[in-house]
Amino acid sequence: MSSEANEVPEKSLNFLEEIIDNDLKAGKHKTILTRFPPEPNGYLHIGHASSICLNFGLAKRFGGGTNLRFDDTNPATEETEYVNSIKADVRWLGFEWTNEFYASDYFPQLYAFAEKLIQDGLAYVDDSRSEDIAAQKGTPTQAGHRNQFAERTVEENLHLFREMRDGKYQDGEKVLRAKIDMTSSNMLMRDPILYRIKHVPHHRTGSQWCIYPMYDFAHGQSDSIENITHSICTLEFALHRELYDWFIHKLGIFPSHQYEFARRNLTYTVMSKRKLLQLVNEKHVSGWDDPRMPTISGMRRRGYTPEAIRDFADRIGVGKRDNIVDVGVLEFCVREHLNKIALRRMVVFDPLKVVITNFPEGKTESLPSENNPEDPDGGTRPLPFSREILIEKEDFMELAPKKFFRLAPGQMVRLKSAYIIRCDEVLKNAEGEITELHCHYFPDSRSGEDTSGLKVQGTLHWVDAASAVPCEVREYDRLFSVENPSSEEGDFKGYINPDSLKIIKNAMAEPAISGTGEGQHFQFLRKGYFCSDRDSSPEHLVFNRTVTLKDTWAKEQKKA
RNA sequence: UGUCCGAUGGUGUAAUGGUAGCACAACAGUUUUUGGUUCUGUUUGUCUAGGUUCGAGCCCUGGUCGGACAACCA
Repeated sequence: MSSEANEVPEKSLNFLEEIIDNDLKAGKHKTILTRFPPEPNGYLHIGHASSICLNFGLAKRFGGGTNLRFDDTNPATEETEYVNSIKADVRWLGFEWTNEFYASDYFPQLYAFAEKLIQDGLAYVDDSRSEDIAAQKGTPTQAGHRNQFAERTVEENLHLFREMRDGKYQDGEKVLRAKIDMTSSNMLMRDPILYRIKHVPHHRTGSQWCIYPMYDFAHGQSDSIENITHSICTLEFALHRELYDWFIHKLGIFPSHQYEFARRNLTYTVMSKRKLLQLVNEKHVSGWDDPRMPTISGMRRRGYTPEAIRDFADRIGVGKRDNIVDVGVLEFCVREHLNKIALRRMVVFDPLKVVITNFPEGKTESLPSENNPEDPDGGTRPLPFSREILIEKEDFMELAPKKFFRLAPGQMVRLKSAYIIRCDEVLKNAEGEITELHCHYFPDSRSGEDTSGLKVQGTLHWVDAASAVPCEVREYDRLFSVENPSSEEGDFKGYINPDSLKIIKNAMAEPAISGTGEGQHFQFLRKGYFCSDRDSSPEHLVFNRTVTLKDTWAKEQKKA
């Protein structure tokens, strides 16, 4: 039973696993409980995904549980819409929470905690204006000082705090502060604000309350109320730990502990809510779920899979130093998963007509092609083949360089799952542009039963001209053209990649593409991984490029 | 001029006083009816100066560099 849960499968532990392992071995806890505590004021992004994987993953590994808790202590910014999208995103990532809680569930309890502090002489009501409180706090290098309100008696404070709760005062007229130490080197300990007045309806408690607890007065106590054993947050909260512990100690409640890790940054994107909001508001992207956004909803629409994202979170691990992870790692994880599950289809983006001169007019053959060479049980789909086919314009060159394994006058290629062809003639229009190729095929080179003895270096994707289905393809690329837009000089928006979206209106796909539902994953042969977009309909198919294939040929060309 | 974090190849992460390992990237080769995939190999690293020790990436001291902290946000 528990001995099995406490046993660690692999030998190397990260620093959080080590803490938990030690706590369990020392008998500090019988089982662990973590929590994922988003504020419902926006959409989750890849950084949250790492945190989700961390919290749920840790609990799973050590046989514990994870609560989903909405940190909804600021009614001005929070909405039910966000609660729902967050729940959907966590579920989509593949996690189930032990309990669904809200900090707002604890408002009565938190209020009682505040009264207890007042009664113990550890909190007071301050009538100062916001600016004065800030000024009296001093600076990181200069001590702050108290004002006359700190001298109020317990009775007076209790009375005033109850009046605050009862709505006797306007926003900003009074606050409740903890009485700690105005000279602390930790600014957060300089009599922090516990409660402020906000006559704003709350998405869950409505107008029941007009005073709301601050983060510091809500978070640790919420952890404690839920018996969270390991409260894991990002590094910028490290200074808050002293306060976190102070409240728990003064209140004498369950000793949850806070541990901090470094948030993960990704190259070629931005992660702050403020910046993402700007991208949306200023229409640099189509919305929060634009496939270029690092939001979970954006990545889902782009075609990333939960498996890939979880794998990514595992691979990058967790640490305590500043970092910026190469987005290439994420792309690797996506390719690795999609390679296993994506159906292969052929789509020609920029068609060039090829006439197979020795193929009978009016005849159509049906050639089987495997749905996924990585999946032995994947089966095949039929590919129509007739006298006129389409190939990619860039797969033909009149004057081919030595390593060009594609089509050129007199050169042979294999058409994937079909025949070997040789190019005999190049037809051009008045402007000298290539309009059509005449080739002949080798009937005994049919895929799977090739007795021709011919050897070719290149294999091309193609579609049958008569049966091809037009579709729209959206080729997404990185949103920014520099690794770390936030660290560059000037406005980060000056570094937006102008070519992050290229729309191909009339790509031609093999007929097996139709009838596919939203979110279906494909590999368009030699092109990349794609998925059908939510804008797609049977009349107008739309595909998003999730990620390109690795392209060593392109890399070689770039070098030359 | 304070307090708190942190520093291992290009990137991320291990090594818990005893052979600096893994992954991505890069490079070379292998396989391949996708210039995809597979498989193999190669290159590249402990911020610095001292100290403790038989032995230091790890412990101690000083320095350097980077980050966080002065919202009635979370």
